[in-house]
Amino acid sequence: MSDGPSDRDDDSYLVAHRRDKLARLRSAGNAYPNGFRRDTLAEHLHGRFDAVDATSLAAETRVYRLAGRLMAKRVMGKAGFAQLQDASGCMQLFVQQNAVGEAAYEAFKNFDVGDLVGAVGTVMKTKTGELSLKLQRLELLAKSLRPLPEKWAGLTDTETRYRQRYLDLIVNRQARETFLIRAAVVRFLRQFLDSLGFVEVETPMLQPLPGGAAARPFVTHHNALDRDLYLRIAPELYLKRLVVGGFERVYELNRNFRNEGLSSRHNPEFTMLEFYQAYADYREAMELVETMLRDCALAVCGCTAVRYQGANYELGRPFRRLTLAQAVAEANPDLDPARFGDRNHLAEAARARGVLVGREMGAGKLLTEIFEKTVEAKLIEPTFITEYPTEVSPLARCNDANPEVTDRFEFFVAGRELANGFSELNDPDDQALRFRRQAEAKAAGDEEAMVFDADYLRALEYGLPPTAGVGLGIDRLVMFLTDSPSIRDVLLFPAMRPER
RNA sequence: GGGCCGUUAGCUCAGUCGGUAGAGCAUCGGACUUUUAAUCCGCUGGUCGCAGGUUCGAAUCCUGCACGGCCCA
Repeated sequence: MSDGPSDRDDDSYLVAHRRDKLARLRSAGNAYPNGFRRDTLAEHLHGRFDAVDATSLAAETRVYRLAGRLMAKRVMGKAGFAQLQDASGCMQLFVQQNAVGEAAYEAFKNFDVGDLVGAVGTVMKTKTGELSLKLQRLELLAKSLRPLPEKWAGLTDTETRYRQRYLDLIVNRQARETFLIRAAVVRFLRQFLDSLGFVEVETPMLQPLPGGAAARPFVTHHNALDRDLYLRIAPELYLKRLVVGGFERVYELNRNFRNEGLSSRHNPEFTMLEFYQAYADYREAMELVETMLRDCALAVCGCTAVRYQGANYELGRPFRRLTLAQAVAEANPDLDPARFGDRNHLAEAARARGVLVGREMGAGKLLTEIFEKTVEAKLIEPTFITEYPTEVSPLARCNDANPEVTDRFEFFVAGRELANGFSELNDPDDQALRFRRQAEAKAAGDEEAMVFDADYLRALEYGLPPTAGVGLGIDRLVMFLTDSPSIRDVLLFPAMRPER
């Protein structure tokens, strides 16, 4: 950690007390032993014995070994209770002086909440019926020098939760569950695509040309080659090269980097799933996304009904579909849909809605701006928006009936874009034309415009099969499935400004 | 980038009109062999985010900055 607090700058009296204890441990032997082995987990014991009555438990003579963090300590003279937390859950420990011995009991009294301990004993039930481990032995495995947040109020300060995620994970069950669900989502998506014959690949994160999306890249430098490289903003162009190469179903699930601001929906590095399927179009891709999201919710949450920030969502029904133009017309009744190709009309409407209209913006770009301004946040129910203007879709295939729009969709839920997909543009001459238009936009000042990628064109010239592709934002999907209001809640270590 | 809100003990939070810095939990000492927010008794613990300014006097008012949150771009 480069931006952490300076060395030992905040030793309080609380830390000092614990350091004294550590010093005594050191003089008595190895203060950080690594010899203790557990043979079970808290949840295993609960699963096995919670339903067993106290008298039957009293006959259980098997000795179990647990290890974990001490989360509570209640000492009453010559006996005490403690709470041990391991990766699976919690188990109460019952410590009696005459069972563990006087020396071990004294040591126990000196343990602090937060210490890592090993506990050996038999199962029992207390008089209130709580399953506990009646200890024969208790040993310290690692001393905790800093006090944990208070047991009742816990840790709520968002800044500390993000900067010291380990603390958040120790004390906030919700945080732990969020990241377990995240892992389950990723696991599900891989299984889902694998089962359909998709091949997972890894393509460059350091790219000579940043391509595949409209975004500003991070720039870095390769010393040996003495050239700048770009952290990828998307893997798209590489994945389509692989489709050219015969990987007809291919996906990558990994990090992208975009040099943009931080917000509750944006982190400079974020995780994207991109998958490509040859001999399919965007409509089939939509079907696949529908199935994928429904099955994902089912696998991860157990049902297709999702509660997010106080509202209910149903992923079990087919998602609403409408074109971008329809959506704009619906949300802007004062606009004339018949004039959606009229740049002047749209420029005026865009300006009236606070859009900074640039000279290089055509009708398609302006319509999209108006869409983003007036529609996106209102797309609450799961919705596919289709027919994005060709002008804003330089990698998507034109619609056969109307070349002004592309065979493209974006998926929205809870007012947020979760996925983007289209029938891939596989006509190399059309792609060359689109790249040139992007280069013109870049020259005119659009910093997010794409760069001309000659090698990608060369690949297209060998022949890209008709293909559909989709990008799915994993962080936003996990936000949705874990009822998390901020992207920072689903990133273990979100980007933060340096501390102090 | 702009607006609003926040930053006080390890944690969660009070702090009135500008007049010696408070609580709960945790810590520390003592009692206690079925507690579970254990209980009881006693004691600790502070660079009030940072830097200036106003004032006899600033946690409090003003300015700037840092970090965080929400909203907007």
